[in-house]
Amino acid sequence: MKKSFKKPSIKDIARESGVAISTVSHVINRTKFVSEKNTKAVQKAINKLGYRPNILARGLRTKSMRTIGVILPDISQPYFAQVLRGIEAVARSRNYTLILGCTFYDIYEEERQMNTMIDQAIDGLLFFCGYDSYKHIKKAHKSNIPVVVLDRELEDKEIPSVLIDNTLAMKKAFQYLYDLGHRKIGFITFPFDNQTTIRRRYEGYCQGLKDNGLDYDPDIVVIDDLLRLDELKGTYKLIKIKTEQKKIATAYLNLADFLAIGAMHAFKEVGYSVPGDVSLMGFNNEIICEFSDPPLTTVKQPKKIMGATAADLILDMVEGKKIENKNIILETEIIVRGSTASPKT
Amino acid sequence: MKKSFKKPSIKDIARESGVAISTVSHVINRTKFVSEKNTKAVQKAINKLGYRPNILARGLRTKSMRTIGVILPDISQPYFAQVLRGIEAVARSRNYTLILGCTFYDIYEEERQMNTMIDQAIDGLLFFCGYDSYKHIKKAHKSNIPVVVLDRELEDKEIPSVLIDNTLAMKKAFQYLYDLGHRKIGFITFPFDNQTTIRRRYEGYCQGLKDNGLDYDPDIVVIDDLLRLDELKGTYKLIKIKTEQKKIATAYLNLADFLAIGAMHAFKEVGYSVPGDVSLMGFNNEIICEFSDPPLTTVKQPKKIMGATAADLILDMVEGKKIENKNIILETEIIVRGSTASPKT
DNA sequence: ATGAAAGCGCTAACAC
DNA sequence: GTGTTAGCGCTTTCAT
Repeated sequence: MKKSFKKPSIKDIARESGVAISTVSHVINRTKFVSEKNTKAVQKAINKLGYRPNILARGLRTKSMRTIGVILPDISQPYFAQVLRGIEAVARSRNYTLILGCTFYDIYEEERQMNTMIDQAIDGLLFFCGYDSYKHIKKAHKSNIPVVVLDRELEDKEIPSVLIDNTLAMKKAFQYLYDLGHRKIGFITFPFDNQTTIRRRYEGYCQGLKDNGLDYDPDIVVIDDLLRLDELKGTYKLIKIKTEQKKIATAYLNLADFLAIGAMHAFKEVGYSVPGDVSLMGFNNEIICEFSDPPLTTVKQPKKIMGATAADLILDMVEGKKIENKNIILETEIIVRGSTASPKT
Repeated sequence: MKKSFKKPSIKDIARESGVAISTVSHVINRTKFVSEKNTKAVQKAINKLGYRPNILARGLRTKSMRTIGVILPDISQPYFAQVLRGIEAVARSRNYTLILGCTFYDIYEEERQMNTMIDQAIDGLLFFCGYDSYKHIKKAHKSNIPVVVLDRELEDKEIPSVLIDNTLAMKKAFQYLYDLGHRKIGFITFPFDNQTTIRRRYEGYCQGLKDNGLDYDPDIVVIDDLLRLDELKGTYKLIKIKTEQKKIATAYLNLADFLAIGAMHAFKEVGYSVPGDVSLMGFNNEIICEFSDPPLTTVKQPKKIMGATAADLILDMVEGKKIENKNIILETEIIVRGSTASPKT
């Protein structure tokens, strides 16, 4: 016969060790001094019965479950997975549990998930919103739960955020190509409807042109929605067209690594060598950069650090620590691999 | 002056709508019939005050938080991220929340996380253990919380699991190369200490040899711990040695895609063409397969489906549904890309 | 230093 | 069909 085993409660420990419930609680939480004798008795009882505090009951009283929520568009995208890893490491080391929700760029889902998480009594929320509209973030921000926004630039500087300076990063990438000797530098990107991130990188490209006294040449700038549908095949297709038209730069900056590698495939197929005939540079330093041939020169975002920084920030907020800087900008870095070289003379 | 806003409780709704607390509860949970008049009044009050039930209090009573826990080695590995995406989609659609923990193949962490999650009152646990030792899984299984193990083969068939048949999958891959005309087929792998998954794939390779009357040739089997350290560079280094020694097969199966692409780089660098001189085949169908040059032929694991299947299984268990098959084997599929061809004659 | 007891917000058994 | 109330396991105030 199976005996249905009931988990011991604080009451059981109190009885077993012959002290009051509140004394047990104080031993567990070190919240008041308890005589050595009683402390020992309590600890013994805890071990004997295998007691573990009921977090729900505690949460009901204290209003804190020691959990933080993470909302992001799609965990299967390596970028988010990497950032999440940084978040997870910090959360775990600081003894918080992680709740995860994906939204697939659906603004309705974003709001729904946010509410679900607030219902779950999370202590803080880390938010990658799909787009720039952030009414619901404001809402969370105003409810008493701390929010940190990742990788999104919001006008309201009162809302804490962690991100990189996309404009500067792309400008530096431009300069890198320029210094290599390139004077016809193109750009491949999605259209930038409502994601500031994308627009900022484009602006970086434009500033790069300006800083070096170059003119904007629409022939070597590819802005197409096709790319969003299928980064690899889309780029492939568009570059093929460009090569047929002979409207080709000596080097291309790309909104993201995937686009750069799509372009690489296309160029190679039509007989251009990379980086011999054309240099290609990505953005993000995804895993794939090491696996293309040639490996891709790119701009590295500190993904894990971004996650860790955001997690530390939100937990500091949760724990009421003094925050000096609530809008953190992280440094990027150019990772040189084999896909860039000086142009042929 | 800021007024600290207290969230309304069920009590407030009862007062506002002029009914009893239990009536409100029944309206919310549809757990008993309530007259239309009162139902309306309650709903109105709920909307007016913006009431949301306190899940902790509910969980304290019902012992269910409608959450499932996922424990896996490392979310930054695309494989796990993809499976997790499948899990997330199902959990969300069935209205469960996800709690995530990473263990980095640390068995102590696995146990700690498991306990943390049980403390969080999860309803079910999805577990990718790092290695085969599964004492703690047994423990969870025996405590009353349902557990499903992913991608790991356990002796105890009482423990529910979702995985692929690694032996069969690799055997089919072997056959694919054999049917292409290859007779010298090599294998590149980590050592298989305590991960059944790895051993099974190796066994598939061996069975492939046997089925086709070929002898095992140690010269073309690479088993090295170096590969575990750095899949890309490790493979690269080892393949270079093999090519210097001229101990080369016409085709290689690989434990994983990363190894195959490392080999691809090495072969190309020493002047072998892929697939002209040597065919290469990976395992897993990671994102990188599309980005190598040539793109990598591989064995596809249905990663998202695996996650979704496991999530459905555990939720069926949680909800007390009848389970017909608690050990689910998923189908694999060979994805042919450019890295394999018939051998030169 | 320790204990008794209130109460967090909810569900569910029971009484009407 | 509705209301009253005990109690889930804990923290915390207030006595002692």
